[in-house]
Amino acid sequence: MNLTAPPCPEATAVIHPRQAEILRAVRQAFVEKGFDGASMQDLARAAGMSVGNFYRYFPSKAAIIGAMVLMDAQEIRADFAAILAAPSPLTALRHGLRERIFGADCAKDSALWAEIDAAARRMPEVAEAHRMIESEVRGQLIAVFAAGTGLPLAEANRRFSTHAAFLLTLFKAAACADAMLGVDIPALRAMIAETLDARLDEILRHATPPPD
Amino acid sequence: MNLTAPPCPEATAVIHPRQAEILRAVRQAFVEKGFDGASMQDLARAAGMSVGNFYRYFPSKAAIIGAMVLMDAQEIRADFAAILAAPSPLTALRHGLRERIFGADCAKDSALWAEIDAAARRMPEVAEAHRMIESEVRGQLIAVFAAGTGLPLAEANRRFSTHAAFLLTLFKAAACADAMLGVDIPALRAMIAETLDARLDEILRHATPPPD
DNA sequence: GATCTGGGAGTGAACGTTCATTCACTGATA
DNA sequence: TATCAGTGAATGAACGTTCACTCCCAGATC
Repeated sequence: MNLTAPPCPEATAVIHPRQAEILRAVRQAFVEKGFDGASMQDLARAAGMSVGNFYRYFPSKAAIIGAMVLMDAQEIRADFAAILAAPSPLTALRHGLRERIFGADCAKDSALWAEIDAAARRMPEVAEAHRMIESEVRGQLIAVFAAGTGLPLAEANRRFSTHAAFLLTLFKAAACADAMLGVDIPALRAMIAETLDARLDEILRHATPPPD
Repeated sequence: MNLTAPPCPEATAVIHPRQAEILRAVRQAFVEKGFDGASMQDLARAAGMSVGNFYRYFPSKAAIIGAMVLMDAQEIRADFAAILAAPSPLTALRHGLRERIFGADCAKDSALWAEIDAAARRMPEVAEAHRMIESEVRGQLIAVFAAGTGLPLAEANRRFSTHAAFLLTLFKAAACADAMLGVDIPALRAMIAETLDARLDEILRHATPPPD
């Protein structure tokens, strides 16, 4: 397997509409079989086209994977833009996290999260996209904390960078929790959400003006 | 890749000493390259033997992987046996969790945890072993909670099964946290440990006789 | 309107590589 | 001598990628 494909475009890169269409189509194949387990033939079936045609749009299989992860990064960026534009960003964040934790998409995304985590250690394209997503999310969380507490960004970073990392860690754990058999999943998710809330309350206590 | 190898022996199965030696040797190859990415030739190099010799000890590559995960399960079982035999099981559990979270092995195991999580969805041998480990850990945690609170096992299960699942989830998250770049890892681990402690304190408040 | 041409999307067999597994063979030991 | 541990080339399958080819469409030309 060739892992030396050219690097991925940045998350700001324009993904061609046909590329995006292809990526949406192949996602489920990756969910079911993993990155290595899904062959180009599997992907071709999922996308309803021939294997050779992929190479008009992506230079390699690894690049397909990297682009798909980047497309996720762009969605997450849009989500945070909405949260930061809300009248009360911390409340919007709470709401958004709960929706994600309790929503149907949490279960659907867990396989892919696990696969991305594992693959980031062995595929440069995934490693780069993964690093970018996590760095982006933490940065955005800190921006929300700054907006929610009225602190300058640098001060919010100093005080809450560990909180940001913790929230991301816990959120990822929530995404994987549904894979546990014999567990009351709603109760587990509720406990996770409660833990997230406690940390957000802790942050809110740092607010300089009255909390938003 | 053939995924139809015979199922793994149970965690109570005797792992031949030579098998155990081989499994210890190949572990690092799996850590570095992942289950799919590590070829039989890579494993052979790591074990210092020829590729054909593996098949004297394991029926397939998948069986090697499954056995390695099961060997982990046996270690975890032994760890819990020691905790349950301690004069104060809950304190011993706290201590054990902290050692794991702050110890050097946490970083070393994270790649493998991620790989096992991802692989459990696509390799029957790993899925079975993974299911067994998680079920075992949760059961053992509940046994520790029962011992620590003086409650009957069935009652401890009723009250704390979600706590057990939460602790396992958070512990796994801690194992993966060190892969985050640009994060103060010790501070993050401390926050995770603090969260675990809070949940254990919560459990301790259910003690019927004075807490141990 | 009919025909030609160029460009783009799509095809799938062929290709070279890599893979996990097999098996005839070797060497050491009791 | 028999048994067991070990060997590594051969094997067939699977893989990602390439490439000669096809078809379609739009625009240009007659």
